[in-house]
Amino acid sequence: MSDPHPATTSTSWPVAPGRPDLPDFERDVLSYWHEHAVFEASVDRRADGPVWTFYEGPPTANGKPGAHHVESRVFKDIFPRYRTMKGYSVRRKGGWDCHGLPVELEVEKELGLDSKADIEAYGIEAFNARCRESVQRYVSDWEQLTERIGFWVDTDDAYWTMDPAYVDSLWWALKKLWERDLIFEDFRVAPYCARCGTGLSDAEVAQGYQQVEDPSITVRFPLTEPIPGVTDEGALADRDVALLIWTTTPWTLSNNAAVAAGPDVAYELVDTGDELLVVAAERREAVLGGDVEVVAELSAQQLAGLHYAAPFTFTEYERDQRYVLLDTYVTTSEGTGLVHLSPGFGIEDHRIVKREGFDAFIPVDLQGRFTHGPWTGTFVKDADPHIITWLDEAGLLLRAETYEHTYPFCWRCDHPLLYLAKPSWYIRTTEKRDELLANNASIDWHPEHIRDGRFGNWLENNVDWALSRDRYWGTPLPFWRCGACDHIEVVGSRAELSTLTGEDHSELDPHRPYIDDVTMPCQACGEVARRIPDVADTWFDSGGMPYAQWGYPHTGQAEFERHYPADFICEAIDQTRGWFYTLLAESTLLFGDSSYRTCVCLGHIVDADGRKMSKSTGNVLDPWELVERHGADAVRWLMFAEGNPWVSRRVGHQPLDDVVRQFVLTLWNTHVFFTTYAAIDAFDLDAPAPAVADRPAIDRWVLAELAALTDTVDGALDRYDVSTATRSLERFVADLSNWYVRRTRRRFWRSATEAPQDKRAAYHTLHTCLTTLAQLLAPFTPFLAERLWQDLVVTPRGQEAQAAGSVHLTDFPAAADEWRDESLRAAMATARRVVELGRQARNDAAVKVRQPLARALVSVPSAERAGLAQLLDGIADELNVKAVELSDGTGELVERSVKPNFRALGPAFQKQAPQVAAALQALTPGTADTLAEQLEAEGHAEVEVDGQPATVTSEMVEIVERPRTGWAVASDTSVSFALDTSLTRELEVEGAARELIRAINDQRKAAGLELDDRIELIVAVQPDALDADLEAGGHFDAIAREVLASSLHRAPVADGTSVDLGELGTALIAIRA
RNA sequence: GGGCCAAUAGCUCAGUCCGGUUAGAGCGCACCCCUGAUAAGGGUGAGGUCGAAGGUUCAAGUCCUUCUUGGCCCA
Repeated sequence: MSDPHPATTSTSWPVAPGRPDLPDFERDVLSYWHEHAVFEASVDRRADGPVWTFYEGPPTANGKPGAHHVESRVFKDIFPRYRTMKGYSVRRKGGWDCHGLPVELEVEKELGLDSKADIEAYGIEAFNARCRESVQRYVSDWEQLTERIGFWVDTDDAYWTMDPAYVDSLWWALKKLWERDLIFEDFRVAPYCARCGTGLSDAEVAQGYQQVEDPSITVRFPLTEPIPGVTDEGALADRDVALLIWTTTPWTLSNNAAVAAGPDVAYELVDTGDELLVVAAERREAVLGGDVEVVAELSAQQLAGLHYAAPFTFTEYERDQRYVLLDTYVTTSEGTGLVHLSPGFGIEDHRIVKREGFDAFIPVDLQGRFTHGPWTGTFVKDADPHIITWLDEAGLLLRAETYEHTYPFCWRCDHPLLYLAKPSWYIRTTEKRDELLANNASIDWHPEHIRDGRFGNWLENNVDWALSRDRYWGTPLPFWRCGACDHIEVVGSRAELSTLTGEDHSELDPHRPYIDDVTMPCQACGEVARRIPDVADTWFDSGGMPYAQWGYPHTGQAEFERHYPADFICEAIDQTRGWFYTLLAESTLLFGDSSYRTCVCLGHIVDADGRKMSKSTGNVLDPWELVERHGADAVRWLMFAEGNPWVSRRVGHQPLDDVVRQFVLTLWNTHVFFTTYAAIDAFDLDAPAPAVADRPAIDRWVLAELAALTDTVDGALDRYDVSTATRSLERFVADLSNWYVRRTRRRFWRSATEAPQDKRAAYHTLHTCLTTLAQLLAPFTPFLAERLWQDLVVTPRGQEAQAAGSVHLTDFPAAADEWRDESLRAAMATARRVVELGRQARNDAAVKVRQPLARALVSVPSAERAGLAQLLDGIADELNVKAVELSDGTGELVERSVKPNFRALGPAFQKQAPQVAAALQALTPGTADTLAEQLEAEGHAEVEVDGQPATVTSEMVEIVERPRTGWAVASDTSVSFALDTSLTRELEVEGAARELIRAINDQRKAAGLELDDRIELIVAVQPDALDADLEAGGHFDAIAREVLASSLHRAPVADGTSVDLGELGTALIAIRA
């Protein structure tokens, strides 16, 4: 990497800038990767490793990538990077979803087309050419962002679903399914977008539900014959009777074919005073109110077969229909309990009508416009108000209201969908439902509940896959139908097409319109067979990528076998009904198993306030802006660290600033600290490192933490658990900076001759931490990790010295056994707690940390004493106390009490446990002391509970000590810190010296001096007594050493800065470079 | 109407699988301290009926039941 900040003080250690321009150095890293082909090298060096397969769920290249695409792409990146570092061979084949309505719509917009007629007038050939161009144009946007965010995927090797070879594969699959009788054509009612002119699959419909208000009308259907035994005689004989029908789609009344009643529903004949109406008993009140008289109770069977007058008769049915029939699908949860049946416009309607063998008359064309009646040419939903008026004028309308419910809209063009019967092609997935469920059970879902919850339920309710689309830019269905005998020939490749037609089509662009012109002689009768015009649901394309990306089986058989199934896929959670389903469906039907083993589902991206990002809210974030302002690593880290992958993530500038400040810069500053001193000292990386066991406790501690971190991150990534990994990394980086460096900086600062071995230990320890961190972070923040590795390994060692040229060419780190030390980790945790209490005690006593104090006393549970002993010096230093003593628990200075340990006490005493605990806590100090001694000596002791003796063991209680010194004390449940705050003249003078050092260093800093610049120091201290005491205590020498003063003059100075030394006096200081 | 998920400090989230007695972190706020790596760091404080109610248990944020609210998905 070209280093924009060349080293000035050392030839081998680069100087890292204190205020880095993160996006800028990321761009440097990108050029380095590019120049040295690091991505390719990372894959190549694992060529012989075990295969670990990732499938790229192809993004649809119909628009620019957004923030949510960055999310899925970084998750797709982290696990392959991790596996590669773990030694696996991970091929990163990219992919682009090229076909489909989204692309067509984009082009329609560009060209100002608004219907299929417009497209056909424009010409399918030209239209599809524009679709192809549009895809290529957007793919280039995608490629740029993909590279910038560090997603290592091979876009040169990407599969394109529009490639002829890809289409060939899909044809093979369709032929296989046809041969297995899993594809069929049927006349079914299906959701249909009249604007797009095509049916939609269940998965597509699911994406477009909206809350809307629709008309809700109740209509009279007058009976044309009396109800036997009720209105054919007696008082009611001359009255007109009407059935009451309720619908939210008035336009469907246009082809009413029958009325359904529920066989078990109770009906009533009701007299409103004006007329007789039939309605379900349960619905009477809701529909007609209380002001009516029930004149007869009717069973559904009594109604069955009665004929009525339908409101519209655009056609006369030849068969006998328009009468009441029975079906169990009728409920009384809403409406009137009498359901009007509209063949061709409702799924249930169609089923019943088909069962009865009725004629289906469909007065609507494929644009959703009436072809019959007064509203001919009007879109059916637009005709609703006119129909309602007409019904009213005809005296058929009982009531017209509105009804709020969810109604499906086209997920792409936002037009309301119609349910319409038309011939379509289906894949018989319902026949393989049990296999789908079984294969689903084998998938490792993240989160787990997807398997039995969302996805499992979806599979349970599986319906046949609506495969065909009446569109243009898609994989043409390779079905040729004979004009004479209707024989269907399914073609498995262009090669096969050549054979069947006797013409060479091996180089044919398999898209429309070219493929539409290819005819063949019927294999059954020899007449001309033509391709059906439909194209495939584009989800079939993406679901076929496991085989089609290789052109399997026509080409790429070895690659397919090597890379099937995927070990890992990852997409947003909405793909449960999209790609996750189509992948599973195709692999189940074709190969009998699931094409993926692990699936990570991602939540959606929301703005910083938790709102969905949408153009109308104006809160859409441009991913480029995020990356160029905060850096790709910050964006990546936010994605990984903010909650669990599957919960929605809040993204915005504020959270990204937080990531940079808290995580990136904290680590960066530690790195700057290391390289700065390494440069000053010309630290030699190859100088022998002291054995870990010989290093100071603080070094052994941080290495023990590093070992634990390494284990945690490795294990978490292995389980696809990024949030555990990021949490522990954040914690370690904070500990490294705020505790390790804080506690050890003097070891770097003091002169090299003073304690060379100790200094080397510090350098090696920090170097190990930073380089290991770089490796652990490589899958998460590949840029930062690379920069650290370059600065800490590649640049100092030089490329020639066998340093891996990139952190991404190293093995994922493993903790060295010699680093591990659990008891030291525990002891340090206690020590840090002690320090907290010490600060608290100082705070409470209002004694500044800069003021040295003579002594303090620490009490910890006896089990922790030994571990803490080695850390007392550090505690003393941190708290600026001359001597910190560890209470041995036996002296006069402590008072003991016992704290019950419920984890042991509970099981032993069960219901009595609370009483035992209370008895223990109530012990007087003297008794507690005796008990403690007894426990320590014998391991058990007796305590009186409700007059009865109870035996407690040392596991059941914790002995807590508190100092009784009269000093400033701070305690928590088990640790106490007592601070002797009495001051001597000596201590005060030393405090003044520290005050002076700080003030002088402030001056150095203000003067912009380098860390190792020498100065002349001029000091004048008042009164003379203080000056004399400072001199006598040797403090002036210490000050000079500390602030790198090559000379110190004690003289008044005119332009000096005044330093307030409190009651002791004042000083005037000045420095000269 | 059904399914799934969630509800913990002003905000964002850990902790819940595997129950253990002062419930944590970050951000924000107030006061104080520390600082020659740091855009930092530390201490204290305000701020929690761990959504509600029942239950199981010696012991419930954690397990069970019901409910409420919100989100996503289905119908």
